[in-house]
Amino acid sequence: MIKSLRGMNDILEEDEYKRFTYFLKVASSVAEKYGFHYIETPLLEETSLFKRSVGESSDIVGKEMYQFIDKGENDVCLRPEGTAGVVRAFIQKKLDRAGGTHRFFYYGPMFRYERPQKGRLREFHQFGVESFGLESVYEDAAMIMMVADILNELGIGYRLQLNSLGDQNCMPQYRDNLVSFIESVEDKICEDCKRRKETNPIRVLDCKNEHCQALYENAPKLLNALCENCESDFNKLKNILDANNIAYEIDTNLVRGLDYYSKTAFEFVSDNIGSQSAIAGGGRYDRLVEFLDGRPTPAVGFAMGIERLMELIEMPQEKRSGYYLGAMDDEAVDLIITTTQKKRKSDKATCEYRARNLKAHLKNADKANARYCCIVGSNELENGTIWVKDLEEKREETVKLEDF
RNA sequence: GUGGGAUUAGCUCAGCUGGUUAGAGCACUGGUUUGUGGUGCCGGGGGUCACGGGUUCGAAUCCCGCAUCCCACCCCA
Repeated sequence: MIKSLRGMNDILEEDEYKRFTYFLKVASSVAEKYGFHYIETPLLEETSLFKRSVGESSDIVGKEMYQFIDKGENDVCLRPEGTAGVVRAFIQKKLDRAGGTHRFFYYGPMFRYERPQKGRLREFHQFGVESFGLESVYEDAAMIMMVADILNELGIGYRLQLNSLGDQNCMPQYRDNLVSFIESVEDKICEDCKRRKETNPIRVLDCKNEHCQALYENAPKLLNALCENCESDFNKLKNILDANNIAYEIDTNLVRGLDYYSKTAFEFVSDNIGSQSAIAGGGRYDRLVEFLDGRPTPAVGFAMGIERLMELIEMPQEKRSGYYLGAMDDEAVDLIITTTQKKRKSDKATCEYRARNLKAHLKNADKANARYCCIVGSNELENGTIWVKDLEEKREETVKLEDF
């Protein structure tokens, strides 16, 4: 038997596809309310796109990409995340030169060659939005409120963690200070932290090792090192969230794993899905457009992991809907087929191809979750009528076929 | 990539220290004296016990390997 590849799942069970499509419906409609419109970009992109955006020091690019040389000798890879492709499209269409505000949302599969576990797949689905052209921190707040709206509508509880990563005025200096600090305690920290010092020094701050944590208590704090602009925007953001009743926790150790983030960084986490607890994450990336050869354009966005959210969604109660048609005599089957076909012009309608007794039809209609069970037996066939039972209200009537 | 656990019917699982044709519940399917479902009763189909080796008179059961899933690390959505 041929099986799907490791960490790549089918979404076909009733419980799964209903949650999946329901999520997309809710998330898309919220995004549209915020003025975003749909964008679709290719799953396959030039590898250098991700090297230059996500960053070569990140694990995503460093060891998790599905990368290969295609038949035209191009170095390509399956997208590991969604932002880079949208930014590429934005620049390619010269929207950076057009000016103004551009807001997009997308959803689709992402690929990372990781060891699968709960909430972590090799092919997984993200829903994300990207906003270009606004440096106002109000847009950052709108992003966060949009995620909150989606999660609230889906009945998903969350904690919001917030941080500011600074910009090119304050971050590099902070990073230098932090590296100096780490070097001062380097002989006492764990091997992972030594490695992090080289690749992504800020990551040492959320090391799980208690011994390291004790040492880092005296480490310089990023939030204390913000420049004036970053600090005032961060304060403004907190005020907006307060005013809109969005609860948050400041997490000075929150670091986004993708290199392109600056200033606002946020993560929505759930305590109910195991160790892969991040259900949405995002932030500002004001430098990314110019890193990818576009005109400097401020931007902010987020992405949500659909599989991680699926089991948390509170599905609305399903109501009976549509028609089930059945015949009790072989002679009536043809009539049932054409009647069903007519009904389908305006309603959901299914039918049974075999003549069955009434009890069997009612069972089938119930199983199909139909609202109406409609039967033609010998009596009805003779009189040109159809028997209709409302399974919800438990009412039944016999109507003329032309009035059905 | 590193450690630990699991893998028996479509699903959830039972199967004691190795011993005849491998079980249950749910699901599916058929019937149930006159045309009434979700909630009665009786029947039926469905498993090379993940896969490959080994030990043994005999393996779902013990040993080795491998794959996948799960948990943790790591990383992130």
